[in-house]
Amino acid sequence: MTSSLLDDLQWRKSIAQTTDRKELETFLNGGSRSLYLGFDPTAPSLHLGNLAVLTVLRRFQLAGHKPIALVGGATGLVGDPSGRSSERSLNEVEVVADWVGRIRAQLEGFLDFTGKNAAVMANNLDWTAPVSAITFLRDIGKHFSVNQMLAKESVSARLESGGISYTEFSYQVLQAFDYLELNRRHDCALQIGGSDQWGNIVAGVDLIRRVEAKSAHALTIPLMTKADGTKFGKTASGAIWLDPKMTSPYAFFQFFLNSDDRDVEQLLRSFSFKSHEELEQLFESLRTNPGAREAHRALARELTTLIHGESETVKVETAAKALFGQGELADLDIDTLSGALSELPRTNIGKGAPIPTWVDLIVATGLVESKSAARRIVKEGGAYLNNVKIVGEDFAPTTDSLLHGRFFVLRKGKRDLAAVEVG
RNA sequence: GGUGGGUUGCCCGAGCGGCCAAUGGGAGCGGACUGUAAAUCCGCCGGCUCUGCCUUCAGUGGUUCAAAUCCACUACCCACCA
Repeated sequence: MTSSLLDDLQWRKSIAQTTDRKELETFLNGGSRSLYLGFDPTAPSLHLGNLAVLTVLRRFQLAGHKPIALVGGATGLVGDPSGRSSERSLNEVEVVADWVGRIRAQLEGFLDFTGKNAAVMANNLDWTAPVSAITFLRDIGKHFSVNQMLAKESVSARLESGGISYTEFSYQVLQAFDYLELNRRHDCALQIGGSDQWGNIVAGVDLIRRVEAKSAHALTIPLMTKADGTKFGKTASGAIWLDPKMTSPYAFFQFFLNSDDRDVEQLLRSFSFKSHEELEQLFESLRTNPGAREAHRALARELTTLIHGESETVKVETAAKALFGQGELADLDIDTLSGALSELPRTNIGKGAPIPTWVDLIVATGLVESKSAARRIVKEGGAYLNNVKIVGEDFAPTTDSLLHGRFFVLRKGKRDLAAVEVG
């Protein structure tokens, strides 16, 4: 089983770089190995970019290895310069601590913490905080050559563009220290991460060799990009988050369903846990009958289920089907309708209160930023009430249009929906 | 330390006293075509109590009837010279 893991990852195009491939192969075949993947708390939730890497960690576990999920309670306070052209602004200690807790909870749902190759959760603050500056400089710092540190892409790029603080410059040392510490504590000899982490990971590999005279391995995963060259997992309104309060399951599902055809195959390779055969069939369907969007749907379903659960996926898909179906909204029964609408951005207005204009309503749901933008949409013919185009910037729905006496469905453009509930 | 150049709307980048909410490109949004896709074409693209008003061109103060455009100082960046 383990022998095919790297081949599988290769097939998925999930390998950017590794330390010596043969040695890594031998190492993995030698038994159940500990490996680690770290996330710095730079936001209150993980996003799709993180998920891509996390998925690989999970594949390792399914192949019998022991994953260590590390949350960077310490490194998150310092800031990784990798891939950034300017200094990060530091977040408050309490904020980072809060984010650590949230991210930890998300990670817990994604790995198996029971069984013989149970996952382990770690926080680098645990071993970093107790170490004094002097001890750190003598025991760890002594093994680093500033010349090499300067040569790292993450640092040299910053020297070109406005400089780097000593704080961020030290980041690679901290991450290397993590790897060393996990090597000591858990015999962890493989670190994986996004391809921008190569420099940091290798810093740890070197440190382990120097201090422990042991060999350690590295594997990085390509950063995903979309066919149009933009960053994967980002929309105009920001990243796609795993936290349902930040990105609703409905929006999450729709994100995948609406993916560019050209991206779907790679997304399935990267994220899906289906067999190669099943995936090949989906690729085939994508080629021969793209209009059916079978592959899109499979992708959206599998990932929404993985992150938000089966029942949520069913709800979301039913909602989408109801709202995008050719049937009249008025024909939907109250339960289906109210279920579907609960997935959308929404607002409430009091019963008996005067009903605001369409423009005011859609701004209230948060679907449109400003009234000017909303008015523009009306003027351009992209405004709908209950799937009927409306005309006139002053248009205000009447109670006659209420669906089941309670709801309005607002639509902007072809596929952006919002709900208003009265009462 | 010296000298010169720069800082413009989400991003890049014109403008260099009034005709400037500010050319152009990208992103984004709406429309047509489609498949809740892509490409293409058309339109929009600071906000509002919208024939007008308000807030924007690094910050502060000044000159002027009038400044993104001129002057002074401050901050940051870049280049060359030490």
